[in-house]
Amino acid sequence: MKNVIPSVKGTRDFYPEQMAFRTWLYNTMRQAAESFGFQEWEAPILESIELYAAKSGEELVKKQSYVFEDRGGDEITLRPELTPSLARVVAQKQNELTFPVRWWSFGPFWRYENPQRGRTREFFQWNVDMLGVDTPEADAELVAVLATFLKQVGLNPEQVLILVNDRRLMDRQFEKFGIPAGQRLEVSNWIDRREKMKPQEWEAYGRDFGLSGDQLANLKAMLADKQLWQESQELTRFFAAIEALGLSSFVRFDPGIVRGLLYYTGTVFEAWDMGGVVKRSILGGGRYDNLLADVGGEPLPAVGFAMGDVVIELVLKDYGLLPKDLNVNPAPVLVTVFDPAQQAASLKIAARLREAGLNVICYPQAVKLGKQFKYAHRIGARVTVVIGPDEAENGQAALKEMVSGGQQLVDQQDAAEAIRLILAKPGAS
RNA sequence: GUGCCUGUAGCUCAAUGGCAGAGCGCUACACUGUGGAUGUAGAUGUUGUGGGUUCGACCCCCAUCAGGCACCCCA
Repeated sequence: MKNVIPSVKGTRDFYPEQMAFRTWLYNTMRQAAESFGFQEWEAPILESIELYAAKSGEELVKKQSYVFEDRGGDEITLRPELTPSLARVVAQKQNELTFPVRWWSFGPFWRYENPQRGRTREFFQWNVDMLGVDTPEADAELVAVLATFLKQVGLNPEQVLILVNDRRLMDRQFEKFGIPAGQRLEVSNWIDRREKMKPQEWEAYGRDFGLSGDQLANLKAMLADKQLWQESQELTRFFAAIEALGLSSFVRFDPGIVRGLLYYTGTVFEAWDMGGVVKRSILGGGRYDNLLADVGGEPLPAVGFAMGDVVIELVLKDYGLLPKDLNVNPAPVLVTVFDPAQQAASLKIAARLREAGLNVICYPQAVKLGKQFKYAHRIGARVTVVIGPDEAENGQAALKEMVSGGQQLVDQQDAAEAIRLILAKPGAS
């Protein structure tokens, strides 16, 4: 492995095995989203930096974004998240689209971070959004898409829970406790960190930026109050919808969920690995009713979430839920080339089989048959075809079923049907 | 951006500062019309990279790159 130019830090190469997993993930996401009538869409990977400047949060824009100057001198960003692009795309055709818009997407994103387990610089993200409604029922539907996906991949509520809160409710609480608007971001960050610090340090940190003893006590009581959602009309309707959708076991109120992104205005939620090793937020989302106006559109309410491929793969791995039957075999049929004299006959039968709808590899070199059979075995071919001098003379082909080792002679014109019968037997695809 | 740990054959890992190894995998042959099993033989490496210390460095020191862990932040 000398002199191989290394890949860019924090990127992953998707060999066919990894690609098969990614495709499986993609198909599972598609299934969940489409079962709720969401449509697939995609945005450019390159965006201008201004798109994020407004609302994405300083950390994300200034420290974690890939920004470079293109040959024309424009500042270009590799997109660190999708929501601002979505806002732009919708704002551009705001008078043409049929609302509520329900869209989903799966593609690559970039953040300049220190790579480690569960975190890379290039990652893939599933985004699901609904724009044009501001009802708690819409919020519940987004959470339902998510819960459907989690169920589909085999996760249960003991393993992964969706924790929900509402910034409007929090703001009313902060108001009640006499916390000024200018301090609320800091208080949110403080709440976000309570699991990561020792209780005394956490309290001291709260006092440091100006929380009074009363405020501290009130906030602590608030964080322990699992019934607080009942004081929120929105959350009351939200949980009624979740109940009606039959998803109560997957969804729970948690006053500690605040989320870092600035653009969230109402409901916020995160899915958490509750039982496993990961013990972290595996995705996040919420309501962002002001974002369209912020990128220059007419005001439009919206709700959505995003899930990264890296963390969900880790969680599935931890719970032994990685799909085991992913098909990475390039083709179920391999046609051997007996010797140079039979080259044309082999290519012909391969073409004929493909015409009949089969996926077929014809070995590209007339090497020893043993080597070709070994190759067939390794790539997982289920049927190997041989046309030697004897078969060629009689217009026949020898079909070997790799699993059983059995072999049969058939007329070349009947080969496709005979192969089809073999492949129809139970076993690996 | 910060701190700590790690880097040896394709993979998993050994090797007190004194000739760089094992298992698995790989290649060939036994098997000149057939894969898996078995046996025999073989090839594997600038010890991540670049410097330094030393008679001598996989081992000690410095730098750098990459991975992991913890911050930060988040998917």
